[in-house]
Amino acid sequence: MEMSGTIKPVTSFLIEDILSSKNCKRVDGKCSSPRREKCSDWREESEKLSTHLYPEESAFGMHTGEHRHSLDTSHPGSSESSFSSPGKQKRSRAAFTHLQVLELEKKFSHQKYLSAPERAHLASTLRLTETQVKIWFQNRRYKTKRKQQTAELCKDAYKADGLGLREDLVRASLLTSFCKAYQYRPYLWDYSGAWGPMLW
DNA sequence: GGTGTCAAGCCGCTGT
DNA sequence: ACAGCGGCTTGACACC
Repeated sequence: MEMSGTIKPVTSFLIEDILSSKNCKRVDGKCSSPRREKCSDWREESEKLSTHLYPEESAFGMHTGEHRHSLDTSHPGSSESSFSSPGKQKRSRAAFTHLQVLELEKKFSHQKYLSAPERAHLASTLRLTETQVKIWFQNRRYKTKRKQQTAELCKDAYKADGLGLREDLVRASLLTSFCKAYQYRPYLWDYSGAWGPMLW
């Protein structure tokens, strides 16, 4: 369990070693956020990580074309950018590299839960902390569940809408709108609140 | 400025 | 006591 008040490592333990001091240069020139200040050229990082992951391969084969920096190149925030002052400290959100996410997704597609040794191995392979891997899987499971629930709800809504059930029509169309609007945030649907009686 | 995404925080619960 | 989980929520960020 994550203990309250504990400060999690927001950086990969070896990423700092990988990162160079030069500012990142984004292809479309949009990477200007303070969090990315120390972001190195993503190719450099990816190649180093790739070499670590695939020592038999000389280069990581995804370096062509446009790069979505926000997903591919960002790295977990540096310790300096996470919690610097003792009081109310600013939280930084680590952004995993494309390669890291790729490997995590690959693993997740095979197994939804990891044992401790498996997690440790994956963490060291991807140069993440075990906590980061654990949380990633946790969030990933929740995300999957959320999408499933949303899909089922929306399916029902569309069905009722399609059948033209008089008593369900208004409710269904409202629900359909909600499905579209809150596709990824079903928890915003307050069944018991003010909207509840109207929709349910 | 609004919105979507996602890592991380928080809390309660369960199993050992 | 501790670790891990689910179920949210928060905060940072990118994109429009």
